[in-house]
Amino acid sequence: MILDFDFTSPIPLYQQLRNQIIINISQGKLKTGEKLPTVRALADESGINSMTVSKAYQLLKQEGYIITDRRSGTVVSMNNRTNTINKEDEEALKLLLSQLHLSGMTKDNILNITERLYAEVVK
Amino acid sequence: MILDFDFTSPIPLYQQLRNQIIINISQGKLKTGEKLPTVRALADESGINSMTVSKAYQLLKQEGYIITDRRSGTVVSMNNRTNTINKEDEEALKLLLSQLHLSGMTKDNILNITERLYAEVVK
Amino acid sequence: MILDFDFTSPIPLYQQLRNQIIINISQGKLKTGEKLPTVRALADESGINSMTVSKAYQLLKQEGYIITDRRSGTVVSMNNRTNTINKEDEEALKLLLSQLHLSGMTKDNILNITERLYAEVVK
Amino acid sequence: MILDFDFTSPIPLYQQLRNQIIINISQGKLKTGEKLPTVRALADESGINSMTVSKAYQLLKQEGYIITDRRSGTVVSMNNRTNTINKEDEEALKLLLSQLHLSGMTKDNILNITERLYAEVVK
DNA sequence: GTGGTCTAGACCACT
DNA sequence: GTGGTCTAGACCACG
Repeated sequence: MILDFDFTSPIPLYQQLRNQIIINISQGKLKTGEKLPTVRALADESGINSMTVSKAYQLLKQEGYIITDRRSGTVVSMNNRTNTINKEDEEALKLLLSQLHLSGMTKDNILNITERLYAEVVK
Repeated sequence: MILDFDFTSPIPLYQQLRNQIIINISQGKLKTGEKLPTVRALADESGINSMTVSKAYQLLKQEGYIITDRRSGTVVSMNNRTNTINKEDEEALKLLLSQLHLSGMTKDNILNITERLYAEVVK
Repeated sequence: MILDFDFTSPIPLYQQLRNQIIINISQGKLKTGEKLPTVRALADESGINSMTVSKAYQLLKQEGYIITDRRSGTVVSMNNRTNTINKEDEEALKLLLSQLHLSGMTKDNILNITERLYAEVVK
Repeated sequence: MILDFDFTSPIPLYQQLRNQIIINISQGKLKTGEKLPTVRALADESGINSMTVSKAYQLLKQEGYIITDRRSGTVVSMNNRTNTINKEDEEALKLLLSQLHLSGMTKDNILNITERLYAEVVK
């Protein structure tokens, strides 16, 4: 798993980490049952404070993407298959679609890009 | 224009306001050239401090969605037609698609929802 | 004299007007003793409020660029030949030179542009 | 870094601060990568409200002169080397040159002063 | 009446 | 301890 942080971004580091892990799971680079690095290891590798890494892991746990298994450490679990879109994601998607529309893109153009990005993220 | 704020959300109020104005423009409820409420009027209506409203307007100005004409106040301008998706939006969309995929939704399901939300937001 | 205003600029309209008149005098498009349009005429032409035009004229009067002559109206006078640079202009020039330097331009480049702009403005 | 404000000036305090920081960077008193004082420290030192200082920092950030690294605070970055003069600076310089010309200064005199001020500001 | 500026003081999120 | 957010309330410059 390759991680890459923007320390100048307005997005908090723990969220950047969470986001990247989610994308990695989606892309199959991290598979269900697979172990994630320990908090400490990931902190050392990436130059991020371990408190920050811990916060990201807690968030992912809470959202059901990972669990902490007593024997094998932190593993991908995917314990959150709702098969539906939640309200926040729906709002975020509406906002994105509005922005793309207002940038002048056509409906077809937007849907094509959505398909392209979907393919990048589901392999 | 109907505005509705979540005072408990982690999203800053000025961003919530910005987002809602963008969606309103996209939906055609605010048309190019149309005047927005004055900073103070909007502040009074919504119960938000005028500095916070002002910050939202400045952000929208900077992003090219609105301009302030020294004679006639603040109007919708759409001075930012790039016809392309920028990097941040692309990242945000990838993350959303990952999350939807991991929630168990099929590709078709995701694309259908995208089309439905697009229709809600472009009228 | 061609005037052109940016109603969305942070620079007040009366200052934009003042600045343009000064450049026109410098370029010789308005000569010493020559009459300026009446406040009303200029206001009508340019779509600017006459109070605003009046304010620009007052400023120019105060700075010695023009005088109001009882018989001939407002004329260019140039009653302010100090032969020196004042403190504000010096500060403004230092700031500009800093900005140009920090944009990566070389000394020669900056001096060349200064000469070019001087030629544009003194004819 | 020595700061000095004119509380009676029409130039907003946050701009005065921005301007002085730019000159300090240009003069090498603040070097690329060097940390700036925290918002609060600068506010305390200078007697200016921290919101006002924050506004100056945000402006400098937006213009690419500084960045805030989430780990190490605010540092000089110079992420805006265009190697060219932008339109606003060009207009401002033309106006300044007009004013100097109309004050009776010769071309040589003006160019000499430009060189002198350049030397003050680039060390 | 409009937006812009500024302050004092409070609270929060992030590292 | 850092920057970011928010408020209430005041004043000013502009048109």
